[in-house]
Amino acid sequence: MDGDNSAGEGDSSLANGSSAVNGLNGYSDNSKSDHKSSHRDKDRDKHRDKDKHKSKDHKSSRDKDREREKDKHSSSKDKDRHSSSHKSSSKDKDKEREKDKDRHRHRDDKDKKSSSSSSSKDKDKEHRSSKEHKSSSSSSKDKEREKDKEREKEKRDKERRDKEKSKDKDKKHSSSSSSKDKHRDKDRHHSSSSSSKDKDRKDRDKDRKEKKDDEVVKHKVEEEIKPLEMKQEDTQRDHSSSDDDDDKLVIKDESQDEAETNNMSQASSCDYNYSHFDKNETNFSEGEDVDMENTSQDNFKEEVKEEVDSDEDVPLSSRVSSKRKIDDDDDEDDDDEDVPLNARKKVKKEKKKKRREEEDDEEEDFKPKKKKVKKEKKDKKPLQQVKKEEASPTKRGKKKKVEEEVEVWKWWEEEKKEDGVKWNFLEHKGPVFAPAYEPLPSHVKFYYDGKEVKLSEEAEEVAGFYAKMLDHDYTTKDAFNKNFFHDWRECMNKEEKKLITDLKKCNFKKMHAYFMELAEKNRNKTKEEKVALKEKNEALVKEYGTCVIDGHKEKIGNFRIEPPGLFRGRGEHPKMGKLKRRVEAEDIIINCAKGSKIPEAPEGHRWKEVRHDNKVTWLASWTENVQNQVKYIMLNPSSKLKGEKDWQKYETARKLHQKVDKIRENYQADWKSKEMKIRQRAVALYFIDKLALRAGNEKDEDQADTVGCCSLRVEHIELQEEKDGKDYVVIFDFLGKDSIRYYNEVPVEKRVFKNLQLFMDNKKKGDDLFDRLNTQIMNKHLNDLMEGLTAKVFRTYNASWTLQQQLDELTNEDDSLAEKILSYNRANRAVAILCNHQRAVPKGHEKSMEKLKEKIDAKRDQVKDGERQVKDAQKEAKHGSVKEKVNYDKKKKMLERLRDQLARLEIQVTDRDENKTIALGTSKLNYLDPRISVAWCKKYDVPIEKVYNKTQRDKFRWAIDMAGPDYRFDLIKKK
DNA sequence: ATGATGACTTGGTTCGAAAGCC
DNA sequence: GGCTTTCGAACCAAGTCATCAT
Repeated sequence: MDGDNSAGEGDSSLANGSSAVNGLNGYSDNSKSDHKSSHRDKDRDKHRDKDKHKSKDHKSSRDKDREREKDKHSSSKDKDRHSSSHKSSSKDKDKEREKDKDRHRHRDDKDKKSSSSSSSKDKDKEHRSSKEHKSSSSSSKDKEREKDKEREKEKRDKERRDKEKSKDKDKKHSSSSSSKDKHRDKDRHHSSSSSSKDKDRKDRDKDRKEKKDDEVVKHKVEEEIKPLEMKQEDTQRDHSSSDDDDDKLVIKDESQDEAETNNMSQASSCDYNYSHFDKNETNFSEGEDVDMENTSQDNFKEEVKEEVDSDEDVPLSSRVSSKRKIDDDDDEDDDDEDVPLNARKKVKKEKKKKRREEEDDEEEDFKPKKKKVKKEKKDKKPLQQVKKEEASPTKRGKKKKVEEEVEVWKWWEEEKKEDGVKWNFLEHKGPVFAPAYEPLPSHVKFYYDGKEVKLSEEAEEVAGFYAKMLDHDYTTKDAFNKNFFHDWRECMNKEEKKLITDLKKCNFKKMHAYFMELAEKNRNKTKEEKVALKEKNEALVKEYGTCVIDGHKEKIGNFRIEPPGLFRGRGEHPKMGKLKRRVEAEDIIINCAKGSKIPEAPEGHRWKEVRHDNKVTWLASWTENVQNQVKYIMLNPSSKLKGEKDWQKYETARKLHQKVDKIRENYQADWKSKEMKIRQRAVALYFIDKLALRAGNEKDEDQADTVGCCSLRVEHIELQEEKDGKDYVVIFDFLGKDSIRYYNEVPVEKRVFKNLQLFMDNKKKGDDLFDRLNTQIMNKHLNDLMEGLTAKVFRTYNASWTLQQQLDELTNEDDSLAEKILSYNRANRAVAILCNHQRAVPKGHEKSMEKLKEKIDAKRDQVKDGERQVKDAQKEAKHGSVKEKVNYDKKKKMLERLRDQLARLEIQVTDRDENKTIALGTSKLNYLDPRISVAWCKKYDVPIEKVYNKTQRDKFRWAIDMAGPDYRFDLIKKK
C-alpha cells in the first residue's frame, strides 16, 4: 500500500477519531470538535511557546488543586530521613499518616476535577496560560521578563513556522482531543491530546534550537545590567547564562555587543532584578571561596561562569552541536547540523531499524557468537528436601492444607560462579506460542458505512483487537485511533483498503458484542469444563513452565509468547494503538546449553537462531515490532538467578549505608563547587537521595514524555522562597515512570534553592534543569564514590532503610498480632509513599468502607450490650452462687472477645483507608530488603505468611532462610 | 567519546480463582 | 449454593544501566 494515502486519510478522519465508531461511545458531534481543533491550531501558532508546556490538561485545575491541597500537603516525606532519630508521639504519628494520606489524595482530586472541568477546552486554555505565567515566575518581574522574551520569540517563531507550515502540514493532524472527556477515576495520568503532545515535543526541540537566539538576547541584556563585573568576562564564554550558545556568541566583540544590547534590551525590556536576592540574603559565613550566599546572584553567577570555563562545563546538548558546527557557520536553519540532539538520534534510530530489518530479511544470522565458558560440571549443592507448608493460620489457608514436597535449592550457601557466567547448563522446551486466530462465526458482522463487509482473515483479526477494546478509554484517543487505523489498513487486501478509508464509518459493535458474549460464556463454564481447562493448563505449565539449570529444575517466569494485539502504551504514548504483530518461531532466538536438548520449533517452522550464551539469563528472546525492543523469556523470581541478583542488590544498598554519610557530605560540599556541572550533579544527587527520585534517562521522541531526576525540565519545578511557613520550598510536579504524577512540596536547604535558581536562570520551561548532567555522568560519578553504586541504589537503600527505621519505631512488643501487622503495613506504606507508588482507588472502595463501618457500628452496639450484661452479671455474682460467678466470667470473656473483634475491625478500616491510593506491592517486591521483614517477623513472633504470600515466600526463600531475628539492614556483620 | 542496544528490574493493571458472606 | 469481595498471578510496559559498536 502507499503510505501516503493512509496518512492523508488519517489526517481527516482521525482528527476526530473519538467519534470514529459510530457513536458507540457516545462522542460529541464532529463539527464541534473540528472547530475546536482548528481553533486550537490557530491558537497554537499564537501561543506556541506557551502551549508547548501545557499539553497536560490537568494543569488547568492544578492551581486550584494546589490551593486546596495547600494545607493538606505535608512535608512528611521531608522529615529528615537523613537523621535516624524518628521521634513522635503516637498522636503525631497519626497526624503524619493523615497527612501522608492526603498527599496522595491529589490523584483522586485531580481526576475528579479534570472530569468536571473536562468540556471546555478553550477555557482550559486560558486557565492554563494564566497559570503558566503565575507559576513560571516567582516574582512579577520575572513574569514580565518571561513575557517579553516570549513575545520576542513568538515573532521569530511565527516567521519560521510560516515557512515550515507548508512542510509540516501533512505531518500534523489536528489535535483536538476527544471532545467528550471520559475521565475515569482510574485515569491517573494527565489526559492530553497526544497529537498536540507530539507537536509539543517538536516545538520543544525547535525551541531548544532557537534558544540560541534567545540567549544572545539575554546575554546582551545581562551585560547591560552588570557592566562592571562583565568586563573581564566579555572575552570569555558565558556558559552559565547562555547554555546553548556556541562560538558565535563568544566571538562577538564588545562594541558590537553593546550596540546590540541597547536595541535588544529595549525590545525585551528584561528586568533582571537580582538585587532582591542580596537583600534577603542572610549570610552564611563559612568562608568558602565561592559562597553564593554572600554574593549577589549575578556576582555569583559571574564567578561560576568565570571558573566554569572549561569545555567540560558546557551544557551537554550544546557540546555536541558546537562541535559539529565548527565549519558550518551558516547555522539558522534546518540543516542537519541544527537538528536537536534528540531528533538526530531519531534519524539514526530509524536507519538502524531499517538495517535491522534488512538483516532480518537475510534469514541467516551472522551474530558473532560470544565467548562461551562452558563447563558441564555440575555443582555440588546443598540439597534439601523441605516441606513447603501451605498451611497458614489465616482463614484462607485453613481450608486448604496441601503439603507439597519441593526440592529447595539452597543456592545461597553455594560458592558463586566466576564473573559473568550465569549458568553452566541450561535446558528448556522453548516458549509457548499464542493460539492461532480463530475466524469469527459468519453471523458476527462488520459494517462499513452502514453496509456489511466481509473482511479477510487478517483484517478481521486486527479489527477484532479494536472491537474488543471498544469500551475502553483508549479508543477515545486520537493517537490510538490513528495508529490503529494506519496499521489496520496495512493488513487489508486491496479491495478492503480501497473501501475502508475512514475509521468513523466503521462499525465494530457486533464484533464487540460477540466478544463480550464469548467472555460471558467463558465465565459461565460448567465445573467440568473448568476442571478440564485447568488440567490442560497445568500440563502445559508442567511441560513448558520449567527448565533445568545447572542440575536444578526451576520455574520460568513467562514462557508464553505475548499474543498479538494493539499496543497499550501508558500515558500519552505516541505509539498507542499500533498493531503488535504475532510472534512466530522465525522471530525467536533460543538460548540454551550446547549439550542440551534443543527445543523444537513448531511444525513447519524454525527458530531464528539458537545460541548458547551462558553470560545471559534469558532462555528465548524476540524483537517486538512496535518499539523495536527485545523481549525475553526469563526465569521466575524464585529462581537462583534472580534471587542471587536480588540479594546482591540489597548488599550493595547496605554497603551504601556504610558510606552514605560521606557521600552526603561530599555532595553538600559540591553545592558550592566552582564547576556548574558538579553543582548540578550535586543537587541532582541530593534529590535522588532525599526524594528517592529515579535516575531519569533521556528518552526518545516516540515514547511518552516522562522524566526522572536528571531529565527534569524547568517546567517541572517551581521555587517558592516561602510556602506555608516553610522556607525555600521546591514544588515538584512532573510525570514519572508510567506517567504517574509526582507532586511534592519540599523544603530544601537554602544552598540548594539558590542553586536551582541559578540553574533555571535564563532558561525556558522546556529546557533541561540540569543541562550539564545525564545519567551516565551521574552514575560514573557514583561508581567512583563506591563500587557498584548507581542512582537506583539510593532508591533501594532509602526504601529499605526507611522500612527498618519505621519498624523499629512503630512496633511494640506487647501489641496484638493485628496491631503489629498494622505497624508493618504502615512502615511499608511509608516506603511506598517515599517511592511514589500509587494506584487507582480500587473499584468499590467507598462501598466496602461503608460496609466495614456499618459492621463496626454493629460491633460497638454489641460491645455496649456486652458491657451491660457484664455489669449485671457482676452484681449477681457478688452475692450469688458459683453458678452466677461462672456466668460472670463467661460474660467477661465474651466482652473481651467482642472488644477484640471491634479493635480488629477498626484497624482494618484504617489500614484500608490509608492504603487506598498507595500500592504496597511494588516496594515490597522490589525495594525492601526481605531480610528486614523476615527478622521482624522472627523477632516479634509474627508468622511470615502474614507478611509474605506464597509467591513472595518463594521469591524470598533465601532471606527467610538466612535472616535471624537479629538481622539488621544497617549492620554488616564482620566475618 | 558517544550513542545504540541488550539485559535486566521495576511497576501498575487486569483477570480469574479463592475466600467470604448470606 | 450462589453471589460478592479480595487476592494473587499473569501480563507486559517502562524504567535503569552496562556494554557494545562506531
